[in-house]
Amino acid sequence: MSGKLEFTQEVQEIARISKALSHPVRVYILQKLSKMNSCCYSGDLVEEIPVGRSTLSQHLKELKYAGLIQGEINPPFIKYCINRENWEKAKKLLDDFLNYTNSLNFSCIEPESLIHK
Amino acid sequence: MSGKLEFTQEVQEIARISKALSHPVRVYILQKLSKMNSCCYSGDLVEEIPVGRSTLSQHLKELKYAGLIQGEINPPFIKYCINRENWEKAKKLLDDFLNYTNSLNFSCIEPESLIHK
DNA sequence: GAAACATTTCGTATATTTGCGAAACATCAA
DNA sequence: TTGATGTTTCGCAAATATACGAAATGTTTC
Repeated sequence: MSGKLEFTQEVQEIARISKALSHPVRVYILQKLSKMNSCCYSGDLVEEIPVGRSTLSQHLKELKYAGLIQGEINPPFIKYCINRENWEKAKKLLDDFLNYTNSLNFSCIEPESLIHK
Repeated sequence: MSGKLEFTQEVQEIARISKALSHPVRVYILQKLSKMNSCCYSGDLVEEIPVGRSTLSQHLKELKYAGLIQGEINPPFIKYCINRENWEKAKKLLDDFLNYTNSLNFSCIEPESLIHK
């Protein structure tokens, strides 16, 4: 009985969502889409994001793969918008993770330690 | 005037924090530390996490570098705990990001599209 | 059908992340 | 001082992420 765990579904999901949020381009896209409650064309985004078209497309693909956005074909454009259902799920998941915290604060002294220097 | 932005401080911070949360080992550690409101020894963690000692140490290092935990030397052990101040900041940052969302939901039709297949 | 357009996929190069074991480091106990 | 213990750093290998331009895809318009 080694005691080694497998990670729970929850832990793995949090890591997966966080990974999708771990690049400025993707954060920017999500922020824009979620704030404006509307959709965006890839062409609009490439105007304002300092990255090439094909790179942007890959980031959109990752967000889509993560389930956080969805694309609607509207020829000759493709409109992207937040996937509300999954966005709400992600929100709840991270919210719970961040807020289930005992807010008492004791016994942790600022280290000044050399560890991990 | 190309219109290309630099990313705001906020966007970059969100990406940076998210990156720290983007691995199950690190999520597990943070979850444990934040829930139990106490400290943990690296040796305790290595018992339950399916990863070697040196690898665990690197993950702790990353979390420390990201400012989310801190280590207190307590010979011959090293006690790790949440860095409450930065944890609160991270919480607020992600919370705002996740919740400044217009919750109306219109014009986004489930795609069925082949894009990014 | 051909040209024009928005976007994605492919191929490739580079950088970063993840993982491990061995060795190093620091502290305590004898 | 020597050995035991807990932890980190080093050196390396393998996997993954990021970025770009060129070529391919799909659609509309002429």
